Order: sequence, then structure tokens, then C-alpha cells
Amino acid sequence: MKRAVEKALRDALSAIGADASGPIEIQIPKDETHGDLASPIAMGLAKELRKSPRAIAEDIAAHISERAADTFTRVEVAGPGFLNFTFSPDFLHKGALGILNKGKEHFSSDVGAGTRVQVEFVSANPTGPLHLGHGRGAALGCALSNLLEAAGYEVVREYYVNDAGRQVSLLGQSVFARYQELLGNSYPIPEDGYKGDYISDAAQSILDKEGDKHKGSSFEDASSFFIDTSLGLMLDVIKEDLADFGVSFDSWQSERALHDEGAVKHAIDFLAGKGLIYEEGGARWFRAEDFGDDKNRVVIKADGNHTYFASDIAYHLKKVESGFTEVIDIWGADHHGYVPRMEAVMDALGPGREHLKVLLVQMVSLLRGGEPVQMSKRSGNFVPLKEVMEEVGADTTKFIFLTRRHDSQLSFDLEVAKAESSENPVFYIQYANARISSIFRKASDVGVLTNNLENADLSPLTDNDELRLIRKLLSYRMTLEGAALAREPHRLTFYLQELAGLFHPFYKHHRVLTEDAGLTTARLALCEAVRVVIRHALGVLGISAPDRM
RNA sequence: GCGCCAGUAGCUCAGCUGGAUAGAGCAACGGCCUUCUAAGCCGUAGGUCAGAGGUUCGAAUCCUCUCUGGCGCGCCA
Repeated sequence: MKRAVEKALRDALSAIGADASGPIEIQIPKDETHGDLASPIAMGLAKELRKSPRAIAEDIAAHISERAADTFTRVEVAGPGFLNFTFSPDFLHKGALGILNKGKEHFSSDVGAGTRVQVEFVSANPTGPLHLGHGRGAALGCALSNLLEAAGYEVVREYYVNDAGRQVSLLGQSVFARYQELLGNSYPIPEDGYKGDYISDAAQSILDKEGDKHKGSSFEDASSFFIDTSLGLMLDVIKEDLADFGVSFDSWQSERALHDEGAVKHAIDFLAGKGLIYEEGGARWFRAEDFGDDKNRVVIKADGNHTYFASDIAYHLKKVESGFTEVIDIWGADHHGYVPRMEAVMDALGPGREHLKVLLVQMVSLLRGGEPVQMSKRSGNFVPLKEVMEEVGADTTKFIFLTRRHDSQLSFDLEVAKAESSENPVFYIQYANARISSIFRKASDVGVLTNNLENADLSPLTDNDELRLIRKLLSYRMTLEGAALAREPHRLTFYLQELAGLFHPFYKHHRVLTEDAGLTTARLALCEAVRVVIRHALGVLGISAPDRM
């Protein structure tokens, strides 16, 4: 749809002697009386051509009207110089059939052009179950990855496992303490150790498998066993949470492995070779200030241990060396202070900060009827994603996350989420799909043929409800591409609400299965096209599309 | 103190790479089920886009300041 207008505009621009090679802005007007698509292009050309915007627009409109009468029923100039395009029913009919003909292929676009992108998300410390904030990152990362893939990028979804350092050691020690407790020994839980039920569960599971083998051992003796085993159990917990949430990864990168394979040393040597590492106070520092950070940063501490930052440098060097053109990191907003130093790293490593995009996911506060939810003592100091999923469902939870920009704070009210569930926008969309499936079931019951719809004659579709629906379907690709380029999957949730908002009135006011065979076939084809788009978009968002509700 | 994100209808949020009269859902109010699913449809009402300046033909959108809320400023991870 957009392509047709763009092509017409480029032809017209070169005909009137304007530059036709630049980007052309095309938008969907808010007001239906302003046509199907509009362009403000003439306003921008006023200076260059030294003519009034309206005069330029008139020239363009005249040129296009003469040449593309079968595509547009109207090309008009409006307001200060907008060009408004209205498509012919014939063009719309052909477009709708195109969706049926090519299916998914119709939407897969070339804006990504095979660019290799890595999306790293969740990456929660493997020290306990995922909490609600991780869920937001998971929903975004999953949807964004799918979206980029649909737009023609080559995507790798990665989870970075922080399995080295103090936190996992603390985890092992916490589990060890519970294990000893189960055996009647008192062993102090480390001061900032982990205290949730899942720690006791892990201890019990070790006891079940290993018996009292480690009874009375000191933690020093048993540390590597307890750390590794606890780590494995926690990763299982996380993977289960992710599976329940319907989010999957292509790759799991272990921090420990980065050390073991020498990647950290390699990265520091690499920077040192560029003269970007120096020593001071017994520590080794990276010259982050040279790349716009507030201060230089320690990579090796005076005690000889590396910092977390050192692993991150190695990790990003590995990403760069793996040939990703773009690296997207999805982090919680509490890490935003970390962005300048990672951008500095990307500059220092060579490719430059423009190849790194950090998406900060703002905090989620959980409310119940307007009141902050008390942190459950059972789970530790956070709200587990699992509990929220059990209460309101994975689809609704994802949808709530995905109807907001990632950088706006979100209050997640359980009462609202549940109270809405009967009138929830996600059901509104799924219901449209279920209704269509129901029509097809009915059609097959009464013996109406539903095959070969991609060759149907759509000319009986002349009602405004029908044409509006088709226009919306044809704008899907444009929406998808725009969302992908902006890295904003939430645009699809709004698109879907609008599409469903056109389908339901159509359904209410027009019977699909009628006495008129030609009309019936045409409407079935329209319904099928709607279903194809809804399923595709829900698929991108990682939300289910049930056939019955 | 410095920095990042935000402030749009009663509530939750879109709209922000400047464009036409500021949108949706929920909540409120009034209607609609003998025909493919009423988780639906039709209608009414609801706004000083936090505030003040500035840039522009045009500002919710860009710039400056102020106010409010959240978060961050370790040889922690």
C-alpha cells in the first residue's frame, strides 16, 4: 500500500524536477476524510522549488491522477499542502488477495536485509526465580526479536548467565546453610545471602539426591559442588519460568566460560594493545573518559580479581567478533548508569557505539487495588513472575507489558488486570480470531467451500465496513516495518486493537455466510485475510491465538 | 550535588524522527441477543497535553528553566 504511493510520488517528483531519491514521508491520516494515505512532501519542498506548497502539491496530484487512475480513485490537495490518496476498491481487493496468496511471505519485509542482530535480554542472575521486572524484559525481548526476524533481520536471542563471581558463591553458601539446617546442623546464612523458599527447595533437592554426604563439611570443602549444583537448579527454575511465559532463547552465554576460554584476558590485552589500559593504585583501569564516560573504570582490582565490567567488555568483544552488525541489550532501568561505559567500550573496541543499542526497561511496580503489594516473605524480596502469571495469565501479562513503551514506568495492578480480563484488549483481539474460526467451522458444517479463497472474486466487497477492514490489513506491513525500524513492538498491539476494532463491527453488521454464494466467498476470503494478519501479529508478540474462547 | 527516564481524560496508557479538529481501553451513563461466539455492537459524556518562556508557517512532539515522581552515580555484582 505504502509502496504504491511511494512509487507514484517518486515518479511525480522527478517529473516536476524535484529530487526523487530522498526518503519520502507517508503517513496514515487520523481522519478518514483525508484519504487512505497522506504525504506532507510538498510542504518540505516549498523552499527548494520556490513555490507555494499547495502549488507543488497540485502539480504532483495532477501528474499522479493522469497516470495511476486504476490505483487511486482520488488524489487531492488539502490543508496547507497535504497530498491525500484514496485507493480504488479494485486495488484494495487485489491487495487482500495478495495476503491470502503469499501468506507470511507477504509480510516478511526486506528492511532488515539480512543484517545480523543479537538481542540479549532477561539475563537475570541465576540466583532465584524470575521476578515481574524480568518478565517485562522477557516480553519485550521476545517480541522485538520476532519483530526483527519478521522484518528480514537475522536474529540471535541470547541470555547472558552471570555464573561467576560473588553472587553465585553466595547462592551456593545459602543453599549449603539450608542443607545443613535440614540435617539439624546450624550453619549461619551469609549476611546478604538468599533467603527465599526456593533456596530451601534447592537444599531439599540436594538432600534427596545426595543424602547426608555433606553433613558436617565446611563450606570451603563443599563449595564448588554446592555452587555448581545450586546454579544448575536455579537455571532450571528460570528456564521453567521462561517456558511458562512462552519465551525462548537461541543461545546461553556463560560468564564463567568467557573466563575459561580466555576471553576476558583477550579483551583486556586487546584494549591494552591500544593503550587504553593503565595502572593506578595497584589496579588496572580502562580509559573510559577518552570515550565520553564520566570517569575511568577499573577492570582488574588491586586484589587481582576482575570486575564485572571486565567480563562485560569481553562479552561485548565476543559479540562484535561474532559478526553481529547490531547488538541490542535489554536492561533494567536501574542499570542506566552503565550505558555510557558500555558505549565507551564499543568505541574502544572498534565498531563504535552506533552498533550497540541499549533498551532500558523501566521499573514495574505491582499494585493490588491501588495499594503496593507486600513483598512475599516466601519468595524473598521481589514479586515472582510466576505468581503474576498464575493470577492473570501469561497472555494478559505479556499484553500489558507490550502495550507500553519500554521506557515508561509501569504500574501493574493485579485487580485492574483481572477485573479487565473480561473486557481486556487482549481478549478483544483473540476473540476476533476465535470468531473467524467459528465462522469457518460453521461454513464447513453447512457445506460451504472454503478452499481456493486466494482466487476469490472480491468485487462484491463494496461496503465501507469491508473496505475499511481491507485498508487496515494492507497497512499491516507498513506498521510492521515501522515498528521494526523503531525497535518498538508495542506498535503492533495498538495496530491489533484497531484491526479487531474494525472486524467486530463488520461481524455484527454483515453476515458472512449468506444465500449469495459470490458474496459469501468474498467475505470468507476477507475473514481469512484478517485471521492471517491477526495470527501473524500475535505470533510476533508471542501471544496465543486460540480458535475457541 | 550531578545524571537518566517519565508527567497527556476519573484510572491505565498510545500519540514524541514537528503537520490537519489530541486518541484507545477501562470506569460512568443510555440502548441492542429467534440467524456465523454479547469476551460483542450502537450511542453519550469526559482535556489548561505538569507550569512558564523560546524556536517555527505550524509544538503534546524540539530548546531553556521550574515543579512533581521513579531510578542511578563503588577497586559491588
